Amino acid sequence: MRPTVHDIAIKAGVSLATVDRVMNGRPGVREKTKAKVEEAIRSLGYVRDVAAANLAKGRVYPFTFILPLNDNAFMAALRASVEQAGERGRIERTEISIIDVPAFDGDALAKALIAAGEEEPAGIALVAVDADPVRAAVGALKKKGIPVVTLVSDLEDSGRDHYAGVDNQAAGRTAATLLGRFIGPRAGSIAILVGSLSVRDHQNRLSGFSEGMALDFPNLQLTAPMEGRDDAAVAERLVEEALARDPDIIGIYSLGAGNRGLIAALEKARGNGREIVTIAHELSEHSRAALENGLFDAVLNQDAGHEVRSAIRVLKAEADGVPVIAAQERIRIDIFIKDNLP
Amino acid sequence: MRPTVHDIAIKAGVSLATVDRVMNGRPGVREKTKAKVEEAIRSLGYVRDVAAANLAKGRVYPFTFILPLNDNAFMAALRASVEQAGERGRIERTEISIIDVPAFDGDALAKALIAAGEEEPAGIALVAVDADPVRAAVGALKKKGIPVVTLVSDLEDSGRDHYAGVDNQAAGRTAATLLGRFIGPRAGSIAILVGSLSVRDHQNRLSGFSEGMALDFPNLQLTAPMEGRDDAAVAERLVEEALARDPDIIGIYSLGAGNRGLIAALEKARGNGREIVTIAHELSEHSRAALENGLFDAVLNQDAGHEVRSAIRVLKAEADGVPVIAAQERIRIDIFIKDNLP
DNA sequence: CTGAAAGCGCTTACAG
DNA sequence: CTGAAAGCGCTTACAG
Repeated sequence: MRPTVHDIAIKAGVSLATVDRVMNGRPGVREKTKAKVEEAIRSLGYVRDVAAANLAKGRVYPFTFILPLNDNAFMAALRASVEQAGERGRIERTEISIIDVPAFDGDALAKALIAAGEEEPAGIALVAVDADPVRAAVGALKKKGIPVVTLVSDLEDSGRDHYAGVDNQAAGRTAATLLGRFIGPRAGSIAILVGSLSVRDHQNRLSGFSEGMALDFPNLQLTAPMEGRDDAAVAERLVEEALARDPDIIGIYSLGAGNRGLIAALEKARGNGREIVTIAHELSEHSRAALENGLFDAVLNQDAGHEVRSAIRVLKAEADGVPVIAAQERIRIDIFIKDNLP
Repeated sequence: MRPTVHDIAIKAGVSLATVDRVMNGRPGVREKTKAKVEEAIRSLGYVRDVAAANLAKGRVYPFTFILPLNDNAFMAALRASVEQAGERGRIERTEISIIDVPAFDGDALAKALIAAGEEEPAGIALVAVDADPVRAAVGALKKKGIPVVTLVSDLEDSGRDHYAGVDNQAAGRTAATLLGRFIGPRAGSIAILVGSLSVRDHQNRLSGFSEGMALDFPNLQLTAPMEGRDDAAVAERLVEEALARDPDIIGIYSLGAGNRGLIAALEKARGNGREIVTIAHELSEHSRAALENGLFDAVLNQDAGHEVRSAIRVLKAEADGVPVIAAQERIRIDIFIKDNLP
């Protein structure tokens, strides 16, 4: 059998309590005693049973997730993942509460952050809006010693401990390469549909996309980005107008949400005999159907479940003061085409 | 606080032992008592703490992984994942041993399976070779009541409990779509490099690819598949010869291992001013470099770590006689291009 | 600075 | 058919 705290205590000639003190770096142990225990741990090749430790601790981690009240499939999936994590909380000793805020509203988010901090949770996760009041609120939380993780959309220079989301610059470049190669040698214009340029993730996707297109596909002209507010109705109208206005459009990159509206516009275009190479974000019931019927050519995706679980792991590590293995927390940019749908 | 077994015992007016019997479906409980306990569980919204249960059980699951002695990066990664899982074993109460067998050798694999079964492990995972002796050996294991999971490569009609790997037919179709669209309207030939047609995963990729190409890209002709035995030297020679023989080759699909050899051949071709659109499998140091320098256009990947962890979860579930949530165990086909490398 | 004892939520012989 | 008690590997007051 594997060595336990008992074995170490015996080998080192001390009590369980002392073993525990050394293992957890708690003060009040003579150097000499500490050395004995550490030697016993090493020589026995001891590895602590985290599950048993958690059980004994009985500690629970109250975490607060602040999520935008955004009516789109991705945010719904994200919310569902958080709720699911809450249900698993018993095992992982987490207690997760969700606070809703209006989407793309920096002031409301900042207020919610301050309020959440009052409760002194063990950690806070937020989908950031790129605004100074938010930065200030995060700074205040950090000053109180509360771990903060940004989720999906990051917030630079805010002092947040970690960002649980994809590299959106890279996502934009990925979209550029796929769109450019799928279109091939033809010349034409590309329409760009964003959600809002007030969030970092959309800004970054746009910049990565523009960069990639300029570099590799001089045959394709980018048109000015349209802001769809991640709203299906707005998106539909904007895309329809753009297609009507500009007959040169042969490709669309939709980097935000509101896929339903985009799909409706593409269907109408197809009805008029016009096929547009299209790349969108986030796999959902709708985007999956669009891939299957050829309205979308590729969908870039971030796994909401992974992001939420990563955020929780990091918050827990921060709360425990143990280091985070960054490489392990990297979130991948999934590419889906009609053939590799999960 | 959340309800525990104690709360249930009190509410139902029984002892802990009886609660445990009902919860775990063990015999020897009067129907009436059982009903009382179940009612208490329901009304209290009880969810068992699996970690505590495992701790109390003290049960360990001895699992055997049978892996091919194959000198390629993917198999190395798979092996590393299994070893890593073994190290985490303390927490998850698993004890994993690895048995090596020669690659692509059905008889050796069958023998290893029989031998592994003698040890009466709690479960066995194998990278299957499509051969009747293997099928028979798996059948014998199942007769002994040992859970069996195929890993990476499946074995139909063998009675295995589960397959932890990607849908390779879909992977082949994915490769076809990407290759065809990247090449565009040009006409030409496509070379196919397989590892061995004695393994199901390679068979399936080939069939999915052929199907996809035939359907969507009549401008592209497939040449006869070359068997590289997942060996870099063999692969290099085969590809070089094919390129020399057939000047019409404008694309390559490499569906097995041996990427180093393929890369060497492509480099030589590039030296001769010949650029070949190439899709390969499995992300490694080499394939990553090839994506970055444009020798590869896309790499399809299966996450070895996911597969191993899934296999273990399933084996454990089978050993415990609890159901597996199939959807949760689906392994994704990752698509990597130069821009979304992790 | 150190230790004896109780307890986290479960399971398992053992006894009846 | 049912229960009292000990124990899994750890942590935590409390006492000294």
